[in-house]
Amino acid sequence: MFFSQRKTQYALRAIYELAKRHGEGPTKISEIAKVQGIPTRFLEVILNQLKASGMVESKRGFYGGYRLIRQPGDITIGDVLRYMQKSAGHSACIACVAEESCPFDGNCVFSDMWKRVHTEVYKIFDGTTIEDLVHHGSS
Amino acid sequence: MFFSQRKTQYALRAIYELAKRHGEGPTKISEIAKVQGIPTRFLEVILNQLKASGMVESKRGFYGGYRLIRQPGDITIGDVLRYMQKSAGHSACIACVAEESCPFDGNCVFSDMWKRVHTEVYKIFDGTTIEDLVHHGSS
DNA sequence: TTGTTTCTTGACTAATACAGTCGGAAAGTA
DNA sequence: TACTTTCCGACTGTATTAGTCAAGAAACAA
Repeated sequence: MFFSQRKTQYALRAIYELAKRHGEGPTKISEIAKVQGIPTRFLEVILNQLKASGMVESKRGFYGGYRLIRQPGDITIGDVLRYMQKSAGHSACIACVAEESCPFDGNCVFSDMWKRVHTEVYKIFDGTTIEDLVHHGSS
Repeated sequence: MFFSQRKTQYALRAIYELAKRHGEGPTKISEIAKVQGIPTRFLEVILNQLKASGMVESKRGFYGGYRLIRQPGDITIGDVLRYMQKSAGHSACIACVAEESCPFDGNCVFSDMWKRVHTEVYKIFDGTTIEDLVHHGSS
């Protein structure tokens, strides 16, 4: 529905990790991977993909790594989820695989409820910034 | 997260179809399959599984089929989702695959938000009955 | 009784999406 | 130069899910 993919989960955690180090120099992929228990080669792929979102930038070489280019308080969970799900497919409705395959023919009885769920969920996701998470607890 | 499995989607639509015919005699699997565009053999499996939930009952023979044994107004979307997801695995958190694999060690920074999302979503699911859907539109 | 219709059951196969890997190239630092 | 890091695209493996099949049991009709 909204995520549940490893890739998205790792993306969230990686960005969280970058936010913790915001203001410092770039953080290496290997460092994030280690702290968050994410397979390094896989994280390479993910962070690289995130660059196009404008949330992070990278630098190669010895002092290279990744850093946030937006303020942690300006990046919401919703931003990250939306971006990661855009590449993956997301289901348009709870009862249909895709809009085109809806047997209810444009008058889907589930769609109202589905929209309400979507709205409520993104109200929370868009109302929570990465900074909120950083200031939440330890880890 | 909450579903997005075909099986669950089909289950919802099958139950909706039964609700539309509530009060009449049993409805055949093949009938539901046809109307809702669900593979017949697959729907057999799904409805059979639903029997154990106490929402539907079946009858064999010429005048056989399935029928609801609870009132449509008494069955919520949440009931169906919970039942179908129980057999499948559901992720415990947005950022972790499973509680045990949480790198935040019991102090997960995502978990508060995740719980709020879960609460809001099921508030809607549990507040919507199958009857609500039947009285919603045509199809 | 016999035949037909329908559900029942469990095992089976097929597809596919996703997680994760690998090798080597490019870029930055010293 | 030597070294470290990201970059890129192709690749593999695997687990899950979708969906099928065949034989059998119950219910009913004639």
